[in-house]
Amino acid sequence: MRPTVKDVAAHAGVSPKTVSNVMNGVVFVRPDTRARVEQAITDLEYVPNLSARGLRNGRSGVIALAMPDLSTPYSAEMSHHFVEVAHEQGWVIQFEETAVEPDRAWTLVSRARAHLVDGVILNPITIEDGRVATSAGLPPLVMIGEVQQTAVDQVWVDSVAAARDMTNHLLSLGHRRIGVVGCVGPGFDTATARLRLDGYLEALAAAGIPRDDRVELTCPEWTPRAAAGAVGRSLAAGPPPDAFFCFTDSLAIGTISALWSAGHTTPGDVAVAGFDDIADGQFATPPLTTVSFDKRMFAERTLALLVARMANPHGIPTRVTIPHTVIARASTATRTR
Amino acid sequence: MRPTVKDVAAHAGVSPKTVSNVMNGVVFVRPDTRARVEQAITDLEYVPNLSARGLRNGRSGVIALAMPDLSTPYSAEMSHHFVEVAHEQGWVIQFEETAVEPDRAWTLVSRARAHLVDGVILNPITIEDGRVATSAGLPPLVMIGEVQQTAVDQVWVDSVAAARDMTNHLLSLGHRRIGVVGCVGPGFDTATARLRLDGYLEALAAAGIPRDDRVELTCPEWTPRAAAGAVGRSLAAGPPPDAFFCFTDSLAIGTISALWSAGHTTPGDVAVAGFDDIADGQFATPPLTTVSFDKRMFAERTLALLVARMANPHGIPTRVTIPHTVIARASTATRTR
DNA sequence: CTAGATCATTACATCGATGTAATGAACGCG
DNA sequence: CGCGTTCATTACATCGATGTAATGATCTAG
Repeated sequence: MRPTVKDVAAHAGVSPKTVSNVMNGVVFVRPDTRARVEQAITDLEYVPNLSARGLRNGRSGVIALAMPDLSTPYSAEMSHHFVEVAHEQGWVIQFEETAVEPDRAWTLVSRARAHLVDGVILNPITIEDGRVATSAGLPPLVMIGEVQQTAVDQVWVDSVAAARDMTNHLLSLGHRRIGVVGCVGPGFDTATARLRLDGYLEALAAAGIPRDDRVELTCPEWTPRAAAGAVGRSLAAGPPPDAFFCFTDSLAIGTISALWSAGHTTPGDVAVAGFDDIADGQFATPPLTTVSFDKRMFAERTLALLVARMANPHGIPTRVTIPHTVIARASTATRTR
Repeated sequence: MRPTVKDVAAHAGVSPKTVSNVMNGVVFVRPDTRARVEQAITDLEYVPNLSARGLRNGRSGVIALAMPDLSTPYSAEMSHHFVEVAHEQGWVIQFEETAVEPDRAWTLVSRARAHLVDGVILNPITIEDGRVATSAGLPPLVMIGEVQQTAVDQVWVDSVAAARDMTNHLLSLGHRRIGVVGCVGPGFDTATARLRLDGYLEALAAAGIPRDDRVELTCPEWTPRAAAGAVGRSLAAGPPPDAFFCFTDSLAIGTISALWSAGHTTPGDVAVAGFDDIADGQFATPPLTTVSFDKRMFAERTLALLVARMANPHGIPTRVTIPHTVIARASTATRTR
């Protein structure tokens, strides 16, 4: 049987509460008593029962992280940083995926307290996921990514600005006919896709280039497979544009793959740029030009916001913007023809 | 304030225990009483407190998943399946990363019960991680991947056979000088790397090809970056072999990248094969030949083993082998020159 | 119409850690 | 030397759900 405070107390010749006092360090305990208790803890290999502690003080030390699909490189890298940063601060991350069922995000948040979690970090996909914020009685919650409303704490990268920057980068390399991959369409509608398209359109407008919706490719989901499908069909229908700005690196990988299959080289025939700066993008062939941001900082700021929210449930919601940069690699190059 | 069984009981005009009986369904409850209780639960939006339940019956419903590094595509895909399968069966997955600190795996397992987890799924990296099994008083534990000892339940893919199969595949395509990427070296020693090398050597021996350790490339870690570094140095030292068998797809991606940087084409100049069948491998340029296995099945079998272990802590340890297949894609092709 | 059996429901104790209020020991000062 | 104060330590109650044993209600049979 696993030892409890009681056993430790008996072993050290003190009361259970003194053991608790030693562990939590709020009340002063005489050095020799403290030493005896600590010795007993080591001797018995005592580990506190978090269920009991959680029941008593209403805290579990667990944070739920809800991502659409953990298997995508972007979610995986973000999750990695969340797990690390949380660990350093004594929190533990519990995982939930939201992409599988339409209402998963909603049920997760509303039932959060049942799952022993003190707070939730939610990466919404569909625009309607924003509604989670309208109901009262929520657990402490921080949303990451583009969210349409201001009732909840939020951490994001400025997608409009970043998409504008990337489009300008492609324009500066001499590309004129620039396609985008990952637009909203039937059955796929995300705030992120809309904002990135906005940024792209702003840059085109500023450069005096007319919009051409034949090169605005829709994808049912943000995966290499979907991008490869969309780009493949587009290539079958007509000549490729000078460049593709893909709304994520995963889409860019699928795009390069489709171009390669159709006999086009990158960046020679068609330049390709992504977004997110996933680790493998650097080792794609060719290495991906992308929008980068500090994912570690993203996780840190998010966790800080969540911890603040847990401490003060009624504080004013904050939006934190993480800075981004365009990283130029070999997948885009100066247009020579 | 959040409602408790007590509130529900009062609202339904019954005792707390009856509410509990309705929820757990072990004892018979009269239909009309049951209906009243269920109505009360809905009315009050009652959600049971898992801390209290966990304290009472010693179960939390949480399983810890310990992977070396969640940000790698392989870990991410595996984790995805674990989260999904667990969710379907009413379990929740809590994450831990073990690659960061040397002893993380060990402390995690020994302190598992403190973290409210009913069981642990551990993917050990270093060979010494096997020692976790030697100590008594462990939580229910299943190890995934290659483990050197038999005291613990285990799920794996037969790395020796798979590596032999892949090497034979490369031989059948006409390749003779076959390099491997991802071998153990100073500071990097995993059972997986050893077993895959064994399988490779067996196939070479069977084909009567002498071993050449100049093409056995060591990597400090299994990342594209490490592979690119190792392969880059190797290319600088001499002509490339006919093919590279990389011990993971991530290594293969780095290998292709390094070949590309050095001006070699794949599979034209050098064929490249991987292991794991990660999603992005299919969209690498060229698409990766790899060893594939059913990751969903892997997760299901692992969870089943863990659940059985939780029910019967003293049962005889089992080893489950998940079948594998070689998937031929464009990154390997018949040698013509 | 009542004793006895059946079965739904209840009161109470329990899981382990910790806040609260009370206890007791040690110390300083007149 | 004794009283008052400080401060470590203790006893007890509590968090919410649930197992146990007892209670009470309902029904059947004589």
